[in-house]
Amino acid sequence: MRTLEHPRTEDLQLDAVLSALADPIRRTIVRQLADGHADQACIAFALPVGKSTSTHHFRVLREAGVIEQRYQGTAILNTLRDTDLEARFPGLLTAILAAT
Amino acid sequence: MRTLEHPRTEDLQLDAVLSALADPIRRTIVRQLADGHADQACIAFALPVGKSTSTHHFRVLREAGVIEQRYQGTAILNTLRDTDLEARFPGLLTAILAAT
DNA sequence: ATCGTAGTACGAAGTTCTTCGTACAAGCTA
DNA sequence: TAGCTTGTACGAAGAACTTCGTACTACGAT
Repeated sequence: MRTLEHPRTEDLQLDAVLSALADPIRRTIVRQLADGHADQACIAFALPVGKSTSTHHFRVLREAGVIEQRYQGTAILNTLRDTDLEARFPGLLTAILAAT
Repeated sequence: MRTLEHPRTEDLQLDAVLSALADPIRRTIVRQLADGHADQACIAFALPVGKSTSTHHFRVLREAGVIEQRYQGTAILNTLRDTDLEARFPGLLTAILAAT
């Protein structure tokens, strides 16, 4: 079983989170996850970029601690780490989602 | 009298604001302005970078609409546009300042 | 076992960002 | 006027970011 590295909640860095969310493509992903579409595979996002670029953006979000990724077969299910983000940076994700 | 361009409140872009605030040096500036030290000249910030780099960072903040800059003699007085930011992106600046 | 699907690794290209130094402009002060 | 202070313009170097294509791995289905 393949596993993916995720930062712990207490290790989340504001720099990384803001940089990750400053990109419109990555905010598209977060927006879609926040709109109740949890546990979606990467391919379900129909991003306007190639496959390897898509991988890159999901990785940035995961390494910043914005999303959680776990394998299910060959696919990866993505989930927004909204609870963790709220605990570490109260109000931040809410404000950014509201502004999008 | 020299003047400086500022985006209008309704034209503030989330992309630009988040990118501007994703940089630690620029957050230092914002933090200091938020801590009641309004109307400070650029030189008062003692940033760990050269003079022209400092100019660059203040310009990024101004063009994103995060700060207001106006000339007073040869100096520039900097003010946080907290009211404008709150109007356009409610809770965003507050959350970022709280997390810093 | 073979094939298809979902995503990764790697290298490359092009762009943008950060930083710097030097030379310069604008305004105050003596 | 001459000199000082504050910040800008410009060019350059290096780092980081975004994007891509191709080859690859892992897993499931046929």
